Amino acid sequence: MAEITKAMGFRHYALVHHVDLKPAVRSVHIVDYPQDWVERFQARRLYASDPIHRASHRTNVGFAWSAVQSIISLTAADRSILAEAYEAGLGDGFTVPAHIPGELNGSCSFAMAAGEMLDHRQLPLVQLVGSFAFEAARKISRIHAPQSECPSLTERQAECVALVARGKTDWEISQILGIGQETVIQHVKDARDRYGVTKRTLLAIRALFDGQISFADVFGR
Amino acid sequence: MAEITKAMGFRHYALVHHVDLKPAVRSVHIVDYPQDWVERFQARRLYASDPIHRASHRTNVGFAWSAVQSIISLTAADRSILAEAYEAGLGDGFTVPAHIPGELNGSCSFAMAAGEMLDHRQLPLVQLVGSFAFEAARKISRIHAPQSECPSLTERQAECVALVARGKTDWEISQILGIGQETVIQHVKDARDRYGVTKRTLLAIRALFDGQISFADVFGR
DNA sequence: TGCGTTATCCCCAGTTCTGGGGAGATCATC
DNA sequence: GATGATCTCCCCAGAACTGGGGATAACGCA
Repeated sequence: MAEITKAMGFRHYALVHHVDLKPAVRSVHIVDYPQDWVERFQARRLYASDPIHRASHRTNVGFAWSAVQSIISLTAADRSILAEAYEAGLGDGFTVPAHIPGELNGSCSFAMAAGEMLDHRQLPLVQLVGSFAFEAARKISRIHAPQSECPSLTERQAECVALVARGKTDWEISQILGIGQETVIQHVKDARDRYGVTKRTLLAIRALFDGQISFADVFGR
Repeated sequence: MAEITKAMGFRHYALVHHVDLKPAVRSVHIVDYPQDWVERFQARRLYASDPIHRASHRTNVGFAWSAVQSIISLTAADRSILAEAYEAGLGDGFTVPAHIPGELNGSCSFAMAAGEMLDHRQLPLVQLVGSFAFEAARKISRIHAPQSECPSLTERQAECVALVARGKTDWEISQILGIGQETVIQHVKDARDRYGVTKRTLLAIRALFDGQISFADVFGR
């Protein structure tokens, strides 16, 4: 990572899983950012709210940090985070998202020093390097941590959760699936148990987040 | 797609969301595969069980079809599906997965005619083309999608919805925001009205979908 | 053959949500 | 000065959900 970062003309890199919920998980975390910024980032738990991370959750290909507002709208807090990163020595950069259903979201970023100009023609190269770097890191980390910590639902449970996400009541779900209401209640109960949540709303959102169901399941057809 | 497929030396391409049937709402479906195979694929609903699709759900970078068993283990049924595709005229190919949290899984594939040899050194190029093609298609499909009126929530309503999405009860939300429970009930009620939904679960998901709240609001901090 | 998983169904008590109906205060805008 | 939007609070009845406790049957796997 250090070598290719330098070869591509960048100063810093970060190859990371966006760990928010599951701190115990063994995840990819290979970072060469200004120490100052890394510490502040962790202290303030920005992995979830950092605008670059957020933007990387809404796209399939890499993007320049300076163009992040074309992906998400920036709040005042976002702008101050970006300004703070700049102060800490991080200039413009590219982030390549890396998402796999049921796994932690991640990304691979390359950054210039503050003040340096980014060459936008490099995006394709960065896209390639970022994707393959992430995949390599993921494979290595999987060798060391074969355990999957992401709960999976049975087919029936997933069907029920998808309908829960559509705002259906248990009775309505029972009619749609042609089974008893008690059965639906049980499936939803089991699904909640697997995720360790107590509310169907959070169940639906967690299932959405890690790909057990998709927005298409909710809005489709 | 046709041009670049030819330019890269391939015969067939498929740029698709892995949707469980007919092209769903806002889903991408651009295919130039042998007609015979497309029909069989749809008739037998292989979207979910097709080994190439399944493998694409477990990786971040593209792979050659002939190397699919390095990603997933193939059942007898899988092998017969692959053999059938070959019979229909599909030779070896590359598939580049495309995943975005909360959206339909998708992929971009390029294939040779049956019998032709795949040049494995092309994987990086295919990876790039596939990723950017998918992103482009995704953006276009969004533009053409009937822009559903996007209700906006007041600040207080959005705060309440974000906490609803976290699975909090109205009472818990009232404690967090330091207001009365009745007020929270009212805000949630108003937010439901704006979206025209009757369940807080669907409210939370709709708000997530059009960016009124984000996954970071749900899992962060 | 036994064990685990899944899917199906049932009961009950207590909590939470939903859908009606209100009202008063502030603030900006017209 | 009126009007609309927002935020705050209140009451109530009925529906829906949650968290316990059960049960049976089918299936694959060891």
